Amino acid sequence: MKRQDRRSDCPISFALETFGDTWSLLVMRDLLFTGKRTFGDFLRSEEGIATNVLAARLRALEEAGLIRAEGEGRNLRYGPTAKGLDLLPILLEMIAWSARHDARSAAPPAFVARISKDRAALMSELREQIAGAHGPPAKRSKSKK
Amino acid sequence: MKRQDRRSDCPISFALETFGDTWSLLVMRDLLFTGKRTFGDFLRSEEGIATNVLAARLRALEEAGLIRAEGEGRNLRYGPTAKGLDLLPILLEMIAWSARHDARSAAPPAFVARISKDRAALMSELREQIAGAHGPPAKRSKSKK
DNA sequence: CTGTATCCTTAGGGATACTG
DNA sequence: CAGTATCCCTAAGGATACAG
Repeated sequence: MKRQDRRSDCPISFALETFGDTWSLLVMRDLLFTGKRTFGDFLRSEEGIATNVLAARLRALEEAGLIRAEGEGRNLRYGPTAKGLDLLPILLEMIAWSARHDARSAAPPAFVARISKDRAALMSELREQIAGAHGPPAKRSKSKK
Repeated sequence: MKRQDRRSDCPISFALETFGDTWSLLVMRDLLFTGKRTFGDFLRSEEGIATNVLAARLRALEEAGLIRAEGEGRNLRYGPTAKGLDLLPILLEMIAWSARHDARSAAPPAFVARISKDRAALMSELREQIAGAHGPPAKRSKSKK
């Protein structure tokens, strides 16, 4: 979609056109919840994305202004922009929804509870945690996926 | 996806597999925000969905337990189930995100403001409004898309 | 009006080999 | 490790004609 052939000015439609594909939100999840920062990190995610697909996705996310690359060569690291960070509420609601409607959901109940009952504090904790994700690759922290 | 070849137990992934395609959330939007209830209503939406695609989507949404069909023949009407109604918070956050990051967003500012500042009341208003959507087809109410 | 039935096209995605 | 480069393939989506 070439940015000018939008289907409509509907905000839902815009959101879908920006990150409504198979992989974007999974990469953002890795970025926002699991502290993953490198190409290899994303590649090793449970769902198994192909290298070319991942590369394409990272490029698209960067063009959309959701992520930013820093460093170069083997030191390249990806991080969320403010715009990408703003996806947090959407992702949280998706987690809450799945926790409620999917028996197999892997979301920690305590975490899920906080989404509705302790929203503000949870959000700032997460933002802090994300900002501090600068250790060596594959840092797991006590993230929840 | 045949319900058993899930990519993972990640809640984000589950959500995407359930309604992460091009059309599902747009149909749910019509259902939850604009009071549309009939095949023709959805068909006339701004984005222009094809009849076969719409039919397939409605079937999938029904299988996923997000919508329910009532009546028969020309009197057929679709409505959200509780599970579908629960998508409301996700859609609201998507609206808020687009309002913030898309200059062309058509979301009414007053509505957007309420998403963060008057969430509870907004939600129950919407739920009421949705429950009451039983007039003749193409009822527009004072919805926002 | 509410869909089915076809046909066709294409973007998105998978597998794999390879490179600096 | 961080990607490119290919090749291939299929599910998803468009267009349109038709049916109860």
